[in-house]
Amino acid sequence: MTECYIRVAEDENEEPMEIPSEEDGTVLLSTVAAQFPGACGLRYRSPVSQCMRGVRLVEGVLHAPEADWGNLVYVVNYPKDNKRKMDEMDAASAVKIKRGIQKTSDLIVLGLPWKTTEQDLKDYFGTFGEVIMVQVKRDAKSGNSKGFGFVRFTDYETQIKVMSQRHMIDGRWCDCKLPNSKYFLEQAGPDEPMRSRKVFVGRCTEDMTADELRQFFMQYGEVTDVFIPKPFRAFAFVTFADDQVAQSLCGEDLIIKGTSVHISNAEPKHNNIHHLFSNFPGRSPSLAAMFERSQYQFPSSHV
DNA sequence: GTTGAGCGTT
Repeated sequence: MTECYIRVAEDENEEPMEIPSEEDGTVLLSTVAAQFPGACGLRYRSPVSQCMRGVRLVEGVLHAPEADWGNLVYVVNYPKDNKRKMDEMDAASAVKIKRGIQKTSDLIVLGLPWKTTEQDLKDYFGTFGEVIMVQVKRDAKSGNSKGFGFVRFTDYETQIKVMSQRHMIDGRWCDCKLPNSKYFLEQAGPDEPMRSRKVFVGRCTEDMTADELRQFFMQYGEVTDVFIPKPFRAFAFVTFADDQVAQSLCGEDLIIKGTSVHISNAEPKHNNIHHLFSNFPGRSPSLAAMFERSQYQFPSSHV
């Protein structure tokens, strides 16, 4: 497939605008958003079913529904459709709902034999349910396993099952637990006071560009800034137009280019941690200590 | 080329 123009409109009855595809026939969401600011996807009316159909979107790249885009008019999707419903509830309820869906998170796998590979993990954990990510942590220099890794499942039920038992992997008993990073802030409670529009993206890889991060996070809402520290420090900051979008992502593990990144609250720039937490009586003082500890791990003067 | 509680960079 070669470069072409596809017809896109705000509404089925509006006059369409032609926007260019890439050389491989895909269309970048950013190209759509350049003409339709805030767009988060495309849909079209299927000539067969007469129903509206969504266009496949993978990490900021829109894929033609058939061999090519054809002569159809594609209609722009906006996150506002969801936001209207979101407006009726506060961030606290949003968090509850998010938890109600029971999203999966990465699990740390402790006690792996030195010889165990990612393929071994995939084979083993695949017997419990669909696996979407496995990692064996290795010494960068020697390539030797550090004896632990991570796994992520599609279904929360699978995650629960896996966490509830010990695992015999290549001749050793291993444990699967929620990693410690999960205990930072996102477990503080449903009334999380931080309502920043900016999120901290941990565990970034060096090959992730600001543009790619923007492409990726656009699916959740309008992105107003992406900051990547130089030299490479394995994290980034992403700022959204809407704080509710930012907050809804906090605590999640998202997979970008096959790598699991961790989203958490961005810390205020000129932080006075104890002042921040003092506004919320009843909260454990240890929370500020945890906050400081994480800050020590990721020293940052940004925000 | 070793090891065995932990906590995720290339």
